[in-house]
Amino acid sequence: MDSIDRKLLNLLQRDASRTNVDMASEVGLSPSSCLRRLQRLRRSGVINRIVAILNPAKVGRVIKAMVTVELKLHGEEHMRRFLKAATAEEAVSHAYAVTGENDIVLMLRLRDMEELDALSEKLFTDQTNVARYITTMVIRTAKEETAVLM
Amino acid sequence: MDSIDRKLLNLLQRDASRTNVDMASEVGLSPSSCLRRLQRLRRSGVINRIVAILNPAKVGRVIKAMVTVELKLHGEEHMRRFLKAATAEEAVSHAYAVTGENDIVLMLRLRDMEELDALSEKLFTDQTNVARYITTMVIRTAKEETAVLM
DNA sequence: CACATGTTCGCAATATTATTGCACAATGGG
DNA sequence: CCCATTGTGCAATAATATTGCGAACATGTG
Repeated sequence: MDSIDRKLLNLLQRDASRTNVDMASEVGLSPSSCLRRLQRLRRSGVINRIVAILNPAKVGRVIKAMVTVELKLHGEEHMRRFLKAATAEEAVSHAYAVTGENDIVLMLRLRDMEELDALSEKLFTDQTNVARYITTMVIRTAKEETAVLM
Repeated sequence: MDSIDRKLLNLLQRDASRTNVDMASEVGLSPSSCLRRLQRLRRSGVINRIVAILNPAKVGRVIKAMVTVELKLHGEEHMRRFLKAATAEEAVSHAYAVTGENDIVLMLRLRDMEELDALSEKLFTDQTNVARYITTMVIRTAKEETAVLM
């Protein structure tokens, strides 16, 4: 992992649709050599995957919300059970176990308020071991970055 | 935007490194026809961009945290100024203006606690108009999904 | 320093893929 | 029913990815 690898990773995180030939010339390598680095980075697991990032507003997921959850029973098994149910929901984009007053933080991407209503009823009830939950609506998205600069 | 487009978008969100030829056969189209759909989806802005998702742990960003921020002065201009400063930080992966007790929620990806210390001192001071902030550490990441299923 | 070992490199040949023009089929108003 | 629009497949071409190979380079050892 040298400076050329880091350059390539930064390029890929910004735009992975570029051709190998193109990136090779930018980092000053021959296409073959550059390709072998890319293959190595993928095999080694530094590059998890290559994905398309859609415009959520153009595919009907316009509402974002954050939910902080406190469980009634805090044991590892209860935690795991709740997280399993939450992550199974496609409206749940992020799910974290956290320190502090709350046990879990979820980020949601929703089509409309009805979906929030239905999901809340499904995930945050007595049956799911939830003592308290607070829903916070996102008014403005100032940054959403998948890249990790190096 | 028909059912084939949606299929393509779901494929691309899971793995955008697949070849056009490959995806064409999966959705039952000729490569040329499939390619023209992909080009259209990109030009129309439904596909924002194609990016590489790295393994944060393998590039030294192992700590995640969430920070909720309440500003002292709540005007639009103050909000904008704080968000500008926050989004400029590469440790800040997500930044949202939100409803409720707090004004802003940030997600952080950090190398170590020193970086959290330095960033907190830089972003959450009197000079930056912060009345109160609460830092919550992420213990476990149960889900982080860029895809928006359709 | 000389040498052995392993890694990375560029070149060139080949395979695979992307891209485009064109004619034809499907679709949806008027 | 006809026309205009859009989408489709085919085929030719251009661009790109992929691999073998020998040379350059770095590294560690006697």
